[in-house]
Amino acid sequence: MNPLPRKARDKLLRRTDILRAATRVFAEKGYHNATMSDIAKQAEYAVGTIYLYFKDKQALYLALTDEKIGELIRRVKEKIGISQGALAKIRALVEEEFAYFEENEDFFRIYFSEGGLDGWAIKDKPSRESLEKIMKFLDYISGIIKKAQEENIIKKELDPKRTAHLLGGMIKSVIIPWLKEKPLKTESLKGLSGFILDAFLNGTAVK
Amino acid sequence: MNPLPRKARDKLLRRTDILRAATRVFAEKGYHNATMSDIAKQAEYAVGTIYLYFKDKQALYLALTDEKIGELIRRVKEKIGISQGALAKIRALVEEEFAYFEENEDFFRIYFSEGGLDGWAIKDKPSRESLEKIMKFLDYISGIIKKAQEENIIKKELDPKRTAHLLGGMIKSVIIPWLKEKPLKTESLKGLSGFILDAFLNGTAVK
DNA sequence: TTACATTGTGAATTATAGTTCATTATATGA
DNA sequence: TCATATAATGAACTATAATTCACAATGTAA
Repeated sequence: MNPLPRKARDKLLRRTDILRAATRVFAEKGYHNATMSDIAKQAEYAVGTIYLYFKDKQALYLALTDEKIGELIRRVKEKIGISQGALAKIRALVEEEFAYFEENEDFFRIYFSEGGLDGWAIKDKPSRESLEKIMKFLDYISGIIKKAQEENIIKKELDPKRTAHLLGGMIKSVIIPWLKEKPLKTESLKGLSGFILDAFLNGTAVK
Repeated sequence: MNPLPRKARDKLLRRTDILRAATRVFAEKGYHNATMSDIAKQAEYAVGTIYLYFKDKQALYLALTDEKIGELIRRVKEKIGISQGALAKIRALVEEEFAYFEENEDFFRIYFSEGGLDGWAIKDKPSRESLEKIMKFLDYISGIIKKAQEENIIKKELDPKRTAHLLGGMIKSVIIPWLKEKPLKTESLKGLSGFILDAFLNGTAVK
């Protein structure tokens, strides 16, 4: 059934354990302040063990961001794919991104400390791999905006790429304060997608 | 005329030199990858000299961010202050922020690697001081949004703070790609304020 | 049970970069 | 010009954390 022999499966499991622990620690302390010992402790392994699964700290970080970003993009694309019409696709984008980050807070912190979907690489941490993915995804979103323009939903004079960036920035602008207030409030992030969609499409001004 | 004795003025000058050099280096390499030697070289001083002006690397970074953020906020507030009516104030905010960052690209990179005006502190670098300022500024912007609501310009049902964040995120979303394409294009950042204002007020959808 | 292979361990090693400080250079003012 | 104070220097010192590796534990299979 499972294509992987047990040994390999176990190995993968442990690898995933380490990645999960690393996500925790990186989210809490940031890349540079997180030590391999921190991660080892969190993962309940010895430092040396981490090195059996990842070449070095950078490789660990890259694997982490790459895999999680890949997962995010895959999920969002899937939801967009099954939505009919550009408007529904835009709605799906916002909702699924919110849903993903609501389930992956720790990763969110790492992700946005990298610049997030605007694809802004902070020169402080390793990135590369995932940057590619983000760029391609942005092109994909631009394509949807273009389609929305063809469907006469979005103003034709707007630059699709710039508009895609704009939507990304708007989404981020809602998630960040939400995370900060999280300990206090209990409002769901998904509940905020309406706010973003309306602001994006209709603006904030009284008609 | 000048309230400072020459000695003190000179000292200040040299301090400013160092800050300028540090801005360059931090912008290029990020906080952690920038070494004190890098900064010294850029400033054309010996490492030890830096320590005559700043207690340590962190203090240097904090002074830098604190002063620049203070300057940004001062400038924006001033422009807003002389504008009449909430709409004009919002326009002033966008335009002056764009103007400031167009003049301070290096600082921009540092600033947004800190999370920018959404006031997102990345746990990786020192912040504190300036965070306070940013928070207070956000309150100030929220106040303007509130005023706009009273003037029946902005929809009353929107949360002012959230809307302030939104505007901040929108601004950022335009600056980031602009910076990346900078080497190629020559389009002025200020020229993009119209795009942001229209998107913020009226949205991107066809009426 | 024993031999072998795989996996885990964490103290010791190494590399790097922040910081100090004894020394040198420069400015000041008598 | 000389004496003193102020400022600059950069090699040496330290601290920290990534990485290694000799050894131990555990799993496997005959």
